Amino acid sequence: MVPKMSDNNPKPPDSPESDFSKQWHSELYDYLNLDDDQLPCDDLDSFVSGHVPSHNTQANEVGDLVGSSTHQEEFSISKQRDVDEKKEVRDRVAFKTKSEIEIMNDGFKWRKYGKKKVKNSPNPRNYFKCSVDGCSVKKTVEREKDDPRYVITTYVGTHTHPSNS
DNA sequence: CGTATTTGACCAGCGC
DNA sequence: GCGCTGGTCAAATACG
Repeated sequence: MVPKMSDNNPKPPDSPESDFSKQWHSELYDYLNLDDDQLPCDDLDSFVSGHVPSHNTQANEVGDLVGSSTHQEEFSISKQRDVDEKKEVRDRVAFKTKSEIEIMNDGFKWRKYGKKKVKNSPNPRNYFKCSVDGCSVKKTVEREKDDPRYVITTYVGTHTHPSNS
């Protein structure tokens, strides 16, 4: 179908940090709020959001940050090294959710394109792409190594369409 | 029959 | 320069 949320939304494809980006984050935040009340998953134990330039530390950051959290919270991970900053070109948003299932209905349609066992965790990491044409958002889902009951979902990129798939 | 998922192989980047 | 790890692709398979 043709996703159109507003009749005055230009959403330039070459501006990943456009106004739509903020809306996309707002949708995520709204999703989190709804999740605690409507979504079938048990409950959110924590919420981690931030720009993570590195490609192998976000899991550690999450595990460390949520150690003292009991509800969804937002963290700005900015203690990355200066050598990593130059690689920051995409938005990465990580969620840690207490759920028995990894595939949660977040309003978008995802297509699984890979699975990999990572060294950082004994559990495999699943790779998903947004199946909407023109949207290149990806997400990775993996179980918390220390608490298999928790699922870490990391979104990479910004949706260029409304969540109403 | 069409679409989604699975799984192994391949490629690129980073660290040593 | 080599090895390791993470990420992506593509063919095969399963399911609706």
